[in-house]
Amino acid sequence: MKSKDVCEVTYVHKASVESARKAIRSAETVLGVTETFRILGDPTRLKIVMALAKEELCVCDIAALLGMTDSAISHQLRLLKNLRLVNFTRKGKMIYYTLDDEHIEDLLRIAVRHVSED
Amino acid sequence: MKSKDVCEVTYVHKASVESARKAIRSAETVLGVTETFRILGDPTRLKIVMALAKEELCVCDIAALLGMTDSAISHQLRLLKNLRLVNFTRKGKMIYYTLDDEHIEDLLRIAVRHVSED
DNA sequence: TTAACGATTGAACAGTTGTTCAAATATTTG
DNA sequence: CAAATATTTGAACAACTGTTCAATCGTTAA
Repeated sequence: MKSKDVCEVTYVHKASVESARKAIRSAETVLGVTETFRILGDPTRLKIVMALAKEELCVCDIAALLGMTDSAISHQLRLLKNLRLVNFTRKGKMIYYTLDDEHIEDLLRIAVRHVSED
Repeated sequence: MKSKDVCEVTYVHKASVESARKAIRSAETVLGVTETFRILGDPTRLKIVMALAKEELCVCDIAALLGMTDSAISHQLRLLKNLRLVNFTRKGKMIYYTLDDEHIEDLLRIAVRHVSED
């Protein structure tokens, strides 16, 4: 395909394409949604989120739970912090992390149902 | 940290960790959910999904819509096909793609609300 | 202050990802 | 049949990602 002569794109189904274009959100929204899904699309981070949805945990709790190093967990928590998916409070030497976003639990619930059904 | 003497891991908060462990789904489910989110965590694929949620489109429609090559779109559609997120039917030379998963639209709706609110 | 502990950071590395390009496949039409 | 169109495929490439390791920072307790 692709034979743009002058300045015209050869839409095969112009009406459908224009209709679909309206369904695509703003660049800003697309980027935000993409980031949210991308962050949840990694097994380590997903498990961290699932764990924090249930319990408040410190870094080495999570590391022990997942059988990984504190460093690896800390790196991932930083990404989750940047997206404001987790909250944290320092109590003495330890820093306790919590999941502070009700939407994320909704996303998890639907996704789990999705992969469990078929 | 980490001073496992014999065979014992030094859990800082044993009870919380064990409770959190129950919140983490089976390895199979974690993998499935991860894959779903990972696939949605790319701007090109997310836009394809948003477009197909509204309209049935062929490959070159999507390519024109997103200003990308047919090849790039085809590669991404293959990933979406593999996860059974899109359906397709051939009509003559063209192959029409549709979104065939009601859960995905739910995920999109919640994620869009999430990034739009705060 | 010093030592110990929990957590973070940065560099490095292998592994993965998305796009491009050229070639190939499948279908319709002349 | 051959030509044209729509799509797919595979190799290649740069860009990105997740983990490791060693060094560092913050806090508490001796």
